[in-house]
Amino acid sequence: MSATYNPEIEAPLYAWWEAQGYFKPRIDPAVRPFVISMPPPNVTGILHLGHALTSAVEDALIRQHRMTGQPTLWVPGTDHAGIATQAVVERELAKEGLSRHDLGREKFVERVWEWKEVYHACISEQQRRLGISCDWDRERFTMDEGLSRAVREAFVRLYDKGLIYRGAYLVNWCPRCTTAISDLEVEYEDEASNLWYVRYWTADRSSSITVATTRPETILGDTAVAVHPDDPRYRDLIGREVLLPVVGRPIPIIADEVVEREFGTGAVKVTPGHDPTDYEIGKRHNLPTINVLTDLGAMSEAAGPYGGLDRFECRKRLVADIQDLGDLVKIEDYTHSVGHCQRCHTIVEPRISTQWFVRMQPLAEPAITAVKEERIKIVPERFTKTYFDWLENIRDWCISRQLWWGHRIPVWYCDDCGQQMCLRTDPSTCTHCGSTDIRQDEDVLDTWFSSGLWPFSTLGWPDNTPDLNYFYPTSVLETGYDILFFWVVRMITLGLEMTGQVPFDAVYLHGLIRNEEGKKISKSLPDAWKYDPLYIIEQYGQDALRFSLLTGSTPGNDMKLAISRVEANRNFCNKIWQAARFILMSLGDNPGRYTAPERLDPSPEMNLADRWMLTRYHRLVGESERLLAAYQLGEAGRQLYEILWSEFCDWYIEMCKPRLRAGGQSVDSARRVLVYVFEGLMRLLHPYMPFVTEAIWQYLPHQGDTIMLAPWPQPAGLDDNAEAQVTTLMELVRGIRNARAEYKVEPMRRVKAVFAAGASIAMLEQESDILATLARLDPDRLEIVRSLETKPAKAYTLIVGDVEAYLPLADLIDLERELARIDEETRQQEKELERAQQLLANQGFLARAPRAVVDKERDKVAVITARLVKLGELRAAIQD
RNA sequence: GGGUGCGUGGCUCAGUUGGUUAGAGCGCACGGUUCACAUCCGUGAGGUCACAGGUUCGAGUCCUGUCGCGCCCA
Repeated sequence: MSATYNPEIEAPLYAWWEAQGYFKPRIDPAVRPFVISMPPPNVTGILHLGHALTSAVEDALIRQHRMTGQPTLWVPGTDHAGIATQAVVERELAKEGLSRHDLGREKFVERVWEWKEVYHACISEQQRRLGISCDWDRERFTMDEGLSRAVREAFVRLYDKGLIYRGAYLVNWCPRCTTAISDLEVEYEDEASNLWYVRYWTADRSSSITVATTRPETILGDTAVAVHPDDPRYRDLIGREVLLPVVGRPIPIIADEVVEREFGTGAVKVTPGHDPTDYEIGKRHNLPTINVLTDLGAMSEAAGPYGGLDRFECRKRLVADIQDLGDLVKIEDYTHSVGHCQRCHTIVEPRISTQWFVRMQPLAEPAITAVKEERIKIVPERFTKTYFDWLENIRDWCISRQLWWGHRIPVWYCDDCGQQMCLRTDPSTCTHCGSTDIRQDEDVLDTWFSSGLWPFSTLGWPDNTPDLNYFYPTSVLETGYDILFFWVVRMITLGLEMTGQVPFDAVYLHGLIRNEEGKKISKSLPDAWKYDPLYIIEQYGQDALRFSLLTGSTPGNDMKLAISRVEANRNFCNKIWQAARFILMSLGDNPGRYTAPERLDPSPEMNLADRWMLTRYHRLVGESERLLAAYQLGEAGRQLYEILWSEFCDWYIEMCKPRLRAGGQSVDSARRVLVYVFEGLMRLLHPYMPFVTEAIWQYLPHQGDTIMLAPWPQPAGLDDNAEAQVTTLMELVRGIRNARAEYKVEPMRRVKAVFAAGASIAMLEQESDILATLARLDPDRLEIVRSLETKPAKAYTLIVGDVEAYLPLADLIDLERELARIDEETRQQEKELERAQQLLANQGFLARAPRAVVDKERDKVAVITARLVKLGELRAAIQD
């Protein structure tokens, strides 16, 4: 073993694991497998810390289950990410001065495939550095042949059931992507803007009505002015007509209850073609709909003299023209929520267009039931409410996109007879009239349509493959809570519809990684490079990064990754590396003799330290089991860290040292326990730090080829008494070290000590080596007695349970200071005694608190009382 | 507007059926070259658990309200 830990051990280990086939499930038809479908990263670009977190959690779950012996499968893959990938490739083309139209559909799609190949390779490489133990042979891509067939099958089934329809509706339109996007893909942001008040006159200019708008350019598409029916200000105007300013088109004034009287003037312009609320008003009042925007976000011919202008230029001109007419009443500052395209951040426009939709209501109901009946469990539980709220208010899903990259909609139109055909296989003639004059719908499907089939399409659906049979439904779906609606809901709805089964038993949602300012990390941030997982891995290793991600937060909560923490965890790797070196060095000539048995219980003939360490370890095994079952990975990891560093390294190894040096019988026992506990701890730690644990495990005496397939530790015997005794021992050592530091005793100097040990006399005598070594006492001047007639003068005294320890530091001792210290401790103890006594005096406490809690308080009173007596004696002795 | 999460030492965070005197890492102070480890060891300082009520024998933990920050939905 090298003298220090170096994260360079990682890469070769991964290659070895993969070559050995350890990531592949060992199928046992009698056992239900543990299965995770990996959330497929977008082939748009490289991975970020969010992916690192996702894979950290999933790999930990997978590795832990695999070690329990359960057949375990993790299905990897990538997502074609239609709109996002098309956007990046278009941006690349733009650098060459080209647009996708210059290339044409076929050539453009070829270009995107090239991009996909490059980034897919890149992502796979990154994932290997992340150490993920997925079955690469089952890797899938959403546009693979098989998955495309799944998409086709799902579409046809929904179509045949009447759950997919096509029509002209108001949808969100991104003029940069020139496609419709779903409601979910619109991100709203508050923006400071204006509220323009514009006066509309009646034809005879006898009256006017003033409306307020945030989008003046849409005036050109107004087909009414609406007021509230009960608004006395406008009652007389209802039913009359006004003329649009500048263009002079007449529109009616109508009454509708949705109008808010308090907003603006209480009169609103109605633009059914470009506003969802107005669209509804238009439907109620049979208003015409005018589309004044082109697909590029310019004004259409319907905008009359403004046709051809960009939407924002038009806004400026129109406002100026209205001002010239004297009908711009006022302009107010106004902040309102503006929708942006999730992918390119362009301001989206509601716009009428012909699109395909999925009728969601019938799909939502079984999805709600599945979670209500706990056939799917959502962790953390609070997200179930969000889930229900969303599904109970579900709206139809716009699934068509005017893109080239994606699954083409499997619908053909006959130009001769107008037949519309939705088919599983491409037709060559019209199914109705036999004409060859047919053409396929130009649009592609929303990416999430294919992602929604992921848990079963990756296993071979719609075919009834052995994989689908055995591995579906999957066990856990693990992802960030930010895609609960985008993805999780769609997998559940489509999974239930297509397979009749829930796609997974549990949904585990993790939080988002944020930067130091609490912002969601995105590539546009200037310090994004700091959050490139590979950059962090290069410096500290994947184990350190992964451990930080797993222990740095609580399920469902966001985290700001502190690099100092990654560094600390890299140090942790070195700590266990050093512990391993020490153990190996201590095993003598035949280390294989100490290969750990399946279980090693503490037994009476064992040394106290051994019994203690075994107990602590077995307790941890039990705790881990409990925590992991509840998805409390973070807490389990933190406990492991604590035990390994603070108990195993700082105490147990140190306690072993004198024994190992002395030789003799107990050496064997120490070696046995060192290996058993440490090797077990490596197994428990393996899901959190796969690389360093494997590297160390290979050096340790072990059975089997890889720690990946070593059995998961099982809880075993405990010795409460040993725990209590070692606690006393530790408190004594700490107390003495503290005294030495306080009195600035030279670190190397061994001091005299007298122990009045009471009932602990046998234990202290037995462990005097440990005591002397850890507290740096002089073994030749170490006195352990049951009690003392006279207390040593000028000694530092500490009281631990029934043990009194005297350090006759002679001239070093400052009596004033000792008095102050004793008084301070007395004060503290009295305070605590008072608290406990009050509690015990409380009838309610005695009656209602559990027995164990009451007993604990009673013990405490006894202990403190005894302690106070001793403190009093001490004080008296000093004052003599 | 509705929902939801957070507010714990200088910083980043734990604290999950309510039950000792609230913890960790980093930072800080003091001291350390004992042959596992300076990527370290030892000791220490530092917190009215945002605020105000309430429930309870007992509240960082449960309830209500307020303030601040964030997110989701409309």
